[in-house]
Amino acid sequence: MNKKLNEEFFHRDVMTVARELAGKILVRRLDDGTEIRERIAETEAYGGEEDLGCHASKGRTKRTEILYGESGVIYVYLCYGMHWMMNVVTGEKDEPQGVLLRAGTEHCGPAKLTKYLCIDGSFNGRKICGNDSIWLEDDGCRPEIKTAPRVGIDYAGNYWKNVERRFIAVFGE
DNA sequence: TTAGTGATATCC
DNA sequence: GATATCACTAAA
Repeated sequence: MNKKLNEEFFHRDVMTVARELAGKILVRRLDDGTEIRERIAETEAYGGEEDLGCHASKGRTKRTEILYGESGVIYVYLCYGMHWMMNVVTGEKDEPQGVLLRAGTEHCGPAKLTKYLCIDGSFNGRKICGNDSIWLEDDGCRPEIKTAPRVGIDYAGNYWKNVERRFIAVFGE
């Protein structure tokens, strides 16, 4: 029996949540009742106003307000006019922390994941641990977790560009 | 390598 | 009001 992740899971440090989220199962129930399941293969941790790679590094704005809010809330962001990025807010209130869901095992790439799961801007601000049409499950799988530098943030400077805040789930044989 | 795309932030 | 930027993908 799979265990649905509750708010306590997300109410921890962003690095811990990002690491443990790799290998979990993202479940999406569509309006017609079909359920789509995708195991998370990669995550990235963004957090702290000192993190130049984090959207909240430039201060609190209307867009980043969600990152400062309650843990367990979904932060969806439209990039390059056509790609939805999905994050889950973690940590304490008033701390801008979020985990980017970077890839699933079947659909590598953050925008492919959201496209496959039919996630768009209407999910921004919704809870991922409530009785909504999207949630996360733990099926007891404990893959090996590897770390690597984050990608796509060249603008953040050498330090933040190279810091290892990316987590990759490796499934052994 | 380059085009495509639109919300957001930051400047007038 | 205008412009610059961006946690990407697909096609070449």
